[in-house]
Amino acid sequence: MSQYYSENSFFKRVFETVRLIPVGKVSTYGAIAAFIGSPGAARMVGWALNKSGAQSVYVPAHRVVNRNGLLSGKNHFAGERIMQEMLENEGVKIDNYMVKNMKKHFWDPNKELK
DNA sequence: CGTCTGACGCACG
DNA sequence: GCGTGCGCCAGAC
Repeated sequence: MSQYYSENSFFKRVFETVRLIPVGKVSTYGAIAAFIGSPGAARMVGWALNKSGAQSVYVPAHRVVNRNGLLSGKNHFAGERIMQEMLENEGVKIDNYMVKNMKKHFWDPNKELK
């Protein structure tokens, strides 16, 4: 997995992993934390995404949801509905801020990347 | 260096 | 199945 990182800081790794999430797919905070070598640091992933907007590169933070498929980060976008709308525009069905078919849309870096 | 802070996750009741 | 409590750990101060 180190081949995917240009830098080793925790934040950078979060950003770079999130950028690998394909359009129409979503991942979870826990899965990303585990992938970058800090299982249990799911909260840090969310915190890192808070600063994702300040990054020079685009970070699709809207494709990261919690393990239930809930758009727990919606309040951190310009508007509460922005996150849901962006996902729906990418083909992800959302119902009341919840990804409808997580099994179908879930993208696990631990399995997809090697 | 001690504390506080979370866009989380899990264990429990 | 839902609410509550707590451990998690990198970074800001």
